[in-house]
Amino acid sequence: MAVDLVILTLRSSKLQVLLVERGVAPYSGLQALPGGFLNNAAEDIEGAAHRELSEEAHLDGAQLHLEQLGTYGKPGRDPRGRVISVAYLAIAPSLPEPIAGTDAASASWRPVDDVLSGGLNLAFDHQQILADGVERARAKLERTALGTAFCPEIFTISDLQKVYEAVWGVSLDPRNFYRKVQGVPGFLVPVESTRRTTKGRPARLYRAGTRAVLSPPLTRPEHPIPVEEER
Amino acid sequence: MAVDLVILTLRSSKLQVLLVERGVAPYSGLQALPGGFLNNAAEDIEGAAHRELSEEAHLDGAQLHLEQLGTYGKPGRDPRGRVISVAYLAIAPSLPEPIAGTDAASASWRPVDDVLSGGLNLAFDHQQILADGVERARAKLERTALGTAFCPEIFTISDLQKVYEAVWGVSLDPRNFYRKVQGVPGFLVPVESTRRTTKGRPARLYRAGTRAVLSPPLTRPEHPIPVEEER
DNA sequence: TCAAAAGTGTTAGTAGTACACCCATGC
DNA sequence: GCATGGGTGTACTACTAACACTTTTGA
Repeated sequence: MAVDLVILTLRSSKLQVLLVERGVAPYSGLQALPGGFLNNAAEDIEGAAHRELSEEAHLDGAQLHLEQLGTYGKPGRDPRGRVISVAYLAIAPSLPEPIAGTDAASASWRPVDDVLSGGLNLAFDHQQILADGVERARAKLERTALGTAFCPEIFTISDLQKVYEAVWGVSLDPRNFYRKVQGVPGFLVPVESTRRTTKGRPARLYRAGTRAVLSPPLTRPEHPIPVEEER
Repeated sequence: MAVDLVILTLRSSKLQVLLVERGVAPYSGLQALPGGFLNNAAEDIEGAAHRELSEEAHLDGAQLHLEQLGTYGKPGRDPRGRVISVAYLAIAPSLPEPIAGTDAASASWRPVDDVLSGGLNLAFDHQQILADGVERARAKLERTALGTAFCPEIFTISDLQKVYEAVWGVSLDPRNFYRKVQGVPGFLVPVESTRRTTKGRPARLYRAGTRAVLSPPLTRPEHPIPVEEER
């Protein structure tokens, strides 16, 4: 039994994922998702995910979003033998500095687009796990407040808009986005009498509200869906 | 390692789940989700789900919807020791006869509402797994063609409407529902020059189309209207 | 003929989009 | 002042909900 982590964040307005370079066989030298085996037969699976998050990424799970993504257990996915891996999706707020820690030398943020477009091969079935994680994040942005997990505690509406644009890979009208998110009660909580130094007019600041499910949902612009012809 | 199955179907216009009575400790005599341990270290997890589906419910997975729901591995969830269970959600079309098979004596369909409202205690954490499965089904009806998995190969639009009403627990306007589903290209494929004996005017028949993702989605009413008592 | 269910037309209210415009700041 | 991003108003369009109405069958 193992756990693997898809840790997503926003850096330079791009959706990025944390990868580590494998130092041992199999797939030594290849990039992989952070993860590892359960410590012992009694370790809680989600506890193991938190432990790996801390060990490999030096992220404490306090205010970090962490959810189970799925379980990958096809025989043959690990050449060492039967390994069943429970994958978790973690969302981290933008952090100023790159991850520094024990495995720091081998850990790096990579733009998700670069990885998924095939420019970088991942070990095991990690490419698939990453794709599933990104799709989960895309879908959950529509109906839940997951977007705020990408933001620091205090943020502006345009910060949040950058999250949506990066994850969905679209560009949105800032004025309509502004009203849309404000129109969801409990999504954003204004932080009174505060602002931030920027270029133009200062923006109001917000904290994430308690509302977990967004209604009405924020719909992503419709991407072309090929209608398969009936056979 | 084990697999558990949430098998949902529509019977008497109600959403029902297949339960089995446990014959052995722990929780002997209680109702539980069908499931069991992996046969050996090399058995594929989804393969094991198919095997249990066949053994315990006598449903062949040919045209049956089956998807992974999640993995439940909290220490202590099984008094026998550490058991990690991968739960699957299966959707079965309405079957005329109750399940008949090796465990037939102990297997029965139960209305989901009765089980979730607490009238019936399930073994292990199966109540939670069932709740997660139902919520997954509810959500997927909005954006995917999952509803057709509840229907036989050939069905009418009002058959499909009954699925939505039962799963969501609402009542829908048949005329608007009719146009809504017809307006999704690739969702339904008309079966030409066929009809069915009923009470009123015969209905056109349809097969499920190849379109897996519905756009626009069918949105469930935000404030559920209590279903009027029928029959 | 009537009852029942299928299917169509129409309309009012509402949500989403596009975009013109004003506001508050740094330089 | 001007540039830049924040925030507001508004018209237009598309979708939805509600419901009157017509069609096609069995009895």
